[in-house]
Amino acid sequence: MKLSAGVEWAVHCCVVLSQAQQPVPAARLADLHGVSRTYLAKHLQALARAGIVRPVEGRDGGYALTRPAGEITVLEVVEAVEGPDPAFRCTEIRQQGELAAPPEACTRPCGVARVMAAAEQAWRRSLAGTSVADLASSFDTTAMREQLGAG
Amino acid sequence: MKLSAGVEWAVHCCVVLSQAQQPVPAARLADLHGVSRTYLAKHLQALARAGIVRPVEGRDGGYALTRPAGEITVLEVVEAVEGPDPAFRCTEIRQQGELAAPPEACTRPCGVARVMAAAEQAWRRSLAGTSVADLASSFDTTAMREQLGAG
DNA sequence: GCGTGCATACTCGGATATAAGCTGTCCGAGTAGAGGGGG
DNA sequence: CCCCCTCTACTCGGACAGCTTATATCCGAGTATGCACGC
Repeated sequence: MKLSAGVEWAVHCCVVLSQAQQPVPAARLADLHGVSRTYLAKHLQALARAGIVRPVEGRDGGYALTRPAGEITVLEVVEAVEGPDPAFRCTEIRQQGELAAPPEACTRPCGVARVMAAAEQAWRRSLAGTSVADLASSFDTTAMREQLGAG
Repeated sequence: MKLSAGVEWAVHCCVVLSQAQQPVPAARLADLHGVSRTYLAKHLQALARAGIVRPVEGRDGGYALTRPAGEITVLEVVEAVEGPDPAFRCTEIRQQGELAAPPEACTRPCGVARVMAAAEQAWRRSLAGTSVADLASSFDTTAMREQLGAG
């Protein structure tokens, strides 16, 4: 199991955007964090498709949050970047090979899939318990606003 | 985020091994589940390195569980295949770029990393709550033992 | 009849190709803003 | 002095390479079994 590095970038960007009063360009967000401009742009597009940020076109444009930071959970950001597909995908090997189970015995999901789904549910629940605003409180937001204003 | 397909194979194999009274060859485990023989062998080697199964060499050899199935958690199997590394790896971007935090402010882990680690902890805790024996009870173990005996 | 040695067939184990997905990059389409000209 | 037009520079957006990782495979090293032989 491996999470994309873009997840970390996206979460940090949302924290910065929560402190901004004007749209912030993607290139500026990249410079603020010292990461690739073009690649970050890709992930910001994913956030826009998920409805978490809103692209503002034209001069003085950039990205802005669509909702108050307190209403955006970390889970939403992670799913926007990683995709909504569950990490574990059951390939129904219980119905394959020599000890294949008959179809009538497979009305319920495979036991393995149930355990994995439950674990992923716990993971999601934990991520959903923290909002972007909660995260922002653990950073030096004063310095952030200074940098954003000076930009 | 994406889990390796080998995780599903490994868990199913552990369930089968919990019902076997003799070592089961890797090729037979593959045929029982209808998956690639050589690739499954790779994952079984990972299980052996993790101390979950024990390879029995020579004729009539194969793989066998090292402990009672009730003492093997699903988490152990997943970590054996996926590796012990956490899914989220903090790259400390809070210390990079224009709004880099000073080192003296980074004595504690990054807030983003803390949230991700907590979620992963919840995921692990859930997986650790189910043993291979628990999983076996949701399968038709009678059919399994017949197939293993007929082998 | 029993012990020993050997041949055999079966097992695991690591080193090796192929495919997919993440990482990183580029250039084009579109738009809000600023400035100049005219009324 | 105010309004309109144009021009510019800046923004996002999707299409295009490079590289690490997962997937799948092959062949070689090692060993317990079974049999034959000798005692």
